[in-house]
Order: sequence, then C-alpha cells, then structure tokens
Amino acid sequence: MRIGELASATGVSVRSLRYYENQGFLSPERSVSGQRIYGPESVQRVELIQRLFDAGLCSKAMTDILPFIADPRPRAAALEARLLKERERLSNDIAKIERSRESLDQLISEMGRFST
Amino acid sequence: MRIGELASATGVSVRSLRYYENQGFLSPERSVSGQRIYGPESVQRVELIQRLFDAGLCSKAMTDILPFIADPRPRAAALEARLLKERERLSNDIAKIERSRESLDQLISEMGRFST
DNA sequence: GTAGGACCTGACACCAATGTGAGGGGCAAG
DNA sequence: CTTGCCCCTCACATTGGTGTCAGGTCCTAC
Repeated sequence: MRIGELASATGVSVRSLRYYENQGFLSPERSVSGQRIYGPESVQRVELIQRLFDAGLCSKAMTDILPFIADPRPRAAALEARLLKERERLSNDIAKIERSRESLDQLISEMGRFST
Repeated sequence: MRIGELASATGVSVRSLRYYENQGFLSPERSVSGQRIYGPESVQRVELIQRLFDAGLCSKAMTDILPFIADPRPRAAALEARLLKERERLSNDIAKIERSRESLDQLISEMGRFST
C-alpha cells in the first residue's frame, strides 16, 4: 500500500502520515525508488494514533507511550500510569479554563463600574 | 513614569508593555528622545488588561473590547454581548477537553487489548 | 566626561500539527 | 514516448504572548 492509499483508508492527510513517520510513529518500508510502502496493519496503527490525538495527547507524549503499547504485559502498569498522568494534565487544563471563566464572570458582573 | 517603573508597579514585563502598545492597548506619550512616558492612570489600565488576559481573552478580542470599556453607557449591551461570546468560547474549550478526557478514559479501560 | 543602568528598535525562538508550494522523479495506460 | 497522476524532499507559514539577543542611544550621578 502506498501513502495515498493509506491516507484515504484512514482519512488522515498524506502530509500527516509523513509527519508521523518523522516522529517515529510509523516506519514504512521503502520501494527501490524511495516510495513508502505500508503493510495492512498500518491502518490500525494510524487509527490508534488518531485515537491518541483525540485523547488530547501531543506527539511527545505519544513518543513515550507508543513503544509500550503492544509490548508484553509487564509494561502495562507503567503504561497506565503514563496515561493517567495525561489524564491529570487534561483535568488541570480544564480547571484552568474554568478559573478563567470565573474571572470573566466577575468582570461581567462588574460592568458599568469601569472608568479607565 | 517610564516603562521600567510601570513594569515594576504592575508586575508586567517591559517586553509585554511594549507589546501592549503595539496592539493598541496603551498609547504612552514619548519624550523628546523617544522614551515612553506613562501617566499614573496607566497602572489601572495595565491591571485591567491583565484581568482580561486572566479571563482567557486573546489580544484580538481585547482589541474589540477595550474601546467599549470606559465609553458612555449606551455601549454596555454590546460589551456584555461580546464578553458573553468569549464566555461561550471558554465553555466550548472546556467541553472539548472533557471529550478528550473521555476518549482517554476509554483508551485506558481498553488497555490490554492492544495488539498493534 | 565617564561609568553604568535604563531605554530604544528589530528580530529570532518557542510549541505543535498541518497546509502548502516548489522543483523534480516514478509509473501505468494510451 | 507522452500524458497525467502519484510520489519524493525541503522548507516556510500558521497562532500568540513573552523571552532574549544585538547593537545603539539616553540619562543620572559622580
């Protein structure tokens, strides 16, 4: 499978597939002329990558996490810990925006008293 | 008051004060030699700008909003509408991250079934 | 007048994933 | 062999507030 076919099979842009390779998430074979050749398992792989992006992980986090996935069981605890750390980051992000929203509510309630 | 003094009075960096001017949030006088000269009301002004940043507004939004603040009353309704729009944006941001967190929870609960 | 600190402008760095374009090679069907 | 589409690499743009240089100028105290 060449890159365009994988792109349409997964809905991910060709550009992004090349980026994933650059980040080390995919390692396709190359044809003699240098074209990327992907096996059928790459579809699942790309879908997993997409799920991780949807889950709010950045490339850097995925670099940590992807090697653990599909490894034998002993790593499961470390993997879960890493994912929980990401979960905590998301919760912190939410809390931060909630604080911003409270600040904004305060400003709205003060309206009419500005004089600067 | 020169820029360094305003910076220490407000806790905002000199770099940021110059940026605020560039964005049109502040319009200090200039001395003959070109140095920025701020009046004492600038302290309040900078504090308001900081409050808006804390409230999660971006410079672009503040460009819309600042001219209304300190204007006579008739604009109050438009100003409030604008701030409520920003509030909605924050709520949307929160919802988006919450969805990411749910995706992550789903992934965590699936752990052990990965094979790619 | 000189030292040293405060100030000036302009510009690059950061973070992250993706879009986009240039310039060129590969491949299959007619 | 040509046409046309797919692929290749390299590289710049995007977003935004701030940090941080570099290379100069200004101001104040001595």
